[in-house]
Amino acid sequence: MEQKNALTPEQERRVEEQLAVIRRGAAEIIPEADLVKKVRRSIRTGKPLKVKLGLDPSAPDIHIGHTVVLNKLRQFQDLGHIVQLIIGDFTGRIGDPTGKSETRKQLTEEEVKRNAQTYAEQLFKILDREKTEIHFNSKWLSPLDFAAVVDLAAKTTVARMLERDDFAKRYNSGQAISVHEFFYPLMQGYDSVALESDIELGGTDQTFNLLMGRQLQHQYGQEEQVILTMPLLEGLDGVKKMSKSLGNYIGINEPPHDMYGKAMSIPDDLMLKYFELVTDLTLEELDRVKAAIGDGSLHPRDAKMKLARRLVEMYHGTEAAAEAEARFRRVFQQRALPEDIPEKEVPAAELEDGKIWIVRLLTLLGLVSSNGEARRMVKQGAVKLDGEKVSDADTRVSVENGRVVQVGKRRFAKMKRG
RNA sequence: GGAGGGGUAGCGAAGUGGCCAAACGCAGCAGACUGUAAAUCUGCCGGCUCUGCCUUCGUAGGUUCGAAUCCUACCCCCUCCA
Repeated sequence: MEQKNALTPEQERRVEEQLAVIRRGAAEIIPEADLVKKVRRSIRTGKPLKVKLGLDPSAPDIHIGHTVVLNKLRQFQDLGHIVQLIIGDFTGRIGDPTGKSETRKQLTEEEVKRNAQTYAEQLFKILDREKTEIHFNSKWLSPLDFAAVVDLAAKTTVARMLERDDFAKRYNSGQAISVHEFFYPLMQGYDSVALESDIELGGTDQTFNLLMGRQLQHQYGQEEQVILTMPLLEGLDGVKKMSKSLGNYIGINEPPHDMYGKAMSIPDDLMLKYFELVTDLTLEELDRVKAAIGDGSLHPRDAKMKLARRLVEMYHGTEAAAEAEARFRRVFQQRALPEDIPEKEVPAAELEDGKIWIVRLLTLLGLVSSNGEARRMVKQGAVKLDGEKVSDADTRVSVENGRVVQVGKRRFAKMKRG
């Protein structure tokens, strides 16, 4: 029907243009034909598509792993479409088991609300506020009574649920699967029904949940949404998915120099993927970098510095990025001290003749987590005082304003008498 | 409801009366090397007032000179049967 409505050549061109942008970097589009159909219709009628993304409010800090999907949403907005963000305030109280080998804790209503707020603040660093709708799924999930829930549950089967990879694994390896975990995909799918979404985005690990949305929409008599998944971004270790709980992430709210430093520590193999998925480099620029690394004209380190710099620029501006880079050169390439060492106060009560035990000092300055660790660091030659190695754990050092204490390569503090 | 198996440090996994703050692997931290990459080597990796002391082996009690190890109760997980 729709396909029979002819488009003008100009419109055809715009369809192709949009499809090219949408496809870029996507892992999977299911089904591709439906996407084409929806885009064509949107162009013909001038009606924007509703592109949905569900957010799990248990991890309120957005890191660049999340931005892979967010960037794609932004592209949709730039093409004139509308983004529907779902804050899973209701769902979050259950906890998405995806990718987890064990049952997650349920969040309290309080925690969910607070997290959702923090989330929203960060999102608009990437998304266009004007083209974003924010929805809380408690709005339609809370009112459902038990009969409605049973009705919803009847729309799928246990066998179907067990198709999901992590459920299957857990089931087969004898780990617990709580019945309520089956409701997560159902609720997420129901969100799509409630909002009549056209497209839903997610990481490849979300494929199952996203497909559930399609299935439910169909059963509730709606046109099914198209699924667009983005590749998962490996974290700093280069192996596991970037996530806060694994500590292998770069947060978008992190200070410029941390962001820069972390970006420099990603494995070389991941550089291009990062360029492609988390920076706004154009396809041509991307190809150029790729070629330059390939023929050896660009040192991998320099390519990575370019990546790090671009990343910091995106979230902190060019000036901060230049500073972060300068700091990196100074601290790590020249092994000098950074300029912006945080000053920490040493309470006068801790002093004895103006001196303090080195172990106590390190703990007090927050450079180590325990006295035991402080002793270890000293023993291992990781501690420096004004550039001089301290190798005796019994050392007492005199506290004077401006003296610099260093632990390892990256932990610094400047003393201040309190 | 019945039968059996299991809960050990961030994770995985040994240990079944003293030599256990607990093997080993992974992760992590530090040092060397370097491009704060990777790989590799070395050391560390519960806490403390650190040649010693204190708190840990699901929870609470008990036996013992002494318990992660034995006993009792309880909680939780898994498998099979119903």
